[in-house]
Amino acid sequence: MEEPQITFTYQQLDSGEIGEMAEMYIRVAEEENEEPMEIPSEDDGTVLLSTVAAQFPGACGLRYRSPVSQCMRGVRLVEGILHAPENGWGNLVYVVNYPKETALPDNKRKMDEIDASSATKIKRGDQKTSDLIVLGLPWKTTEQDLKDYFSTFGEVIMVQVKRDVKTGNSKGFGFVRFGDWESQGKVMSQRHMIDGRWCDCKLPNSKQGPDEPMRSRKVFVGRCTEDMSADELRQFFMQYGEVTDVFIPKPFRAFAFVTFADDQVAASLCGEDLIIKGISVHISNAEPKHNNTRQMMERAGRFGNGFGGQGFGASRSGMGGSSSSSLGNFNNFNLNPAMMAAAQAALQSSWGMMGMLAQQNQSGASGTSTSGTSAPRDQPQTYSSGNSNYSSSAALGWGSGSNSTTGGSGFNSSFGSGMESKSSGWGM
DNA sequence: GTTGAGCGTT
Repeated sequence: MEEPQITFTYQQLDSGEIGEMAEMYIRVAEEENEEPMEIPSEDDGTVLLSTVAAQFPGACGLRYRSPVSQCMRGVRLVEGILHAPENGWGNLVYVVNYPKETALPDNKRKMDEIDASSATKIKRGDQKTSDLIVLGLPWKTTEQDLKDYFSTFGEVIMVQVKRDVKTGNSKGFGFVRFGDWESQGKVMSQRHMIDGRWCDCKLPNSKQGPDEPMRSRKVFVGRCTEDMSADELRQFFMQYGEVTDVFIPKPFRAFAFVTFADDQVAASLCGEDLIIKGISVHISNAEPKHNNTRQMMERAGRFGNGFGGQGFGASRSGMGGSSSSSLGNFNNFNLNPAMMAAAQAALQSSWGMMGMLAQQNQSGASGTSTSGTSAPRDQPQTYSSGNSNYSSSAALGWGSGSNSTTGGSGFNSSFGSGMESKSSGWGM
């Protein structure tokens, strides 16, 4: 990590000189007086915002103090590319811009100041580390490999590779836990090349708080073209705020999902038509993925239903906690146990309440599986970079616990295997 | 061609 003291002087570009701009480094720091880090430029003399963000996660731009005016000036940023000031980058120190204070994970700088000035470091609840799921591991990767790899980010206090109990074969994912929150944040903010495959580290679903649909950090990007890479989308959307995830379905389907660190950024873009690479894309809010219990209930509630005439999801946060049993809420809806069992089965299936309601009214809707084609794992992976979701919210809706419903009610017998989805849970 | 993979026998 420690570079020797650099005596090298920065290549100043003669005006008029074209081409042949060798790679050079610009100096970047989080604060004006902090020790700068050298960041490489591109061959054409520009600097990619993503290069900056790789060292300063969450960065959305650069500024510098003009030697002439003594004022801070912004660096021109166009579609993720930072352009040198008129006279080249020189050897000024460029200061990182962040979307805004609140978009920083946990108000990073403020915490640092507090930490520095207080003798006792109080660990805030949201600074505790948690296990991260590591997705996309090569079959051959061992726990030792994981530990070796992740130790470069910080103290690793746990690694696991999940294996088939019978065969001992890796399932292609694992878990890692860091000793400190900073390492965890860094690891979640980027992708990882592990034994030759790109892997993503995310908060596992079990740790993911339910996200209020109205406050989703994820947007749907419609009318994408095939040549828009995940990287380019990330570069582009970075200008609005920290991007924590980009998802492009494969095969190509002309849409993508972009997740921001800040739900307000996501909200502000909804409804917009943005121009990316000359193409107008349409931003709208991301529909929740199927199989979040609460989300399903909300949808079922919106849809209207025959249970007591009240709609399940009448209140956004109301289905959570207070009742003694997780099923207690249903007492309000005149449900008999069989119906409750059926409801639970429905909530586990990708058809959810809707499916159940359909079943209720007409006996035999054919159960086309909604689960997509599972891509063979040796295809090139879809790009989906690390996500950092620090949202903390408490109550899971009812039903996250008991999920076995194999009783013989008229309802649940119709939830066959074809409709089952065991895909992820929380987490837009 | 406008709604997404994969999630932990503790």
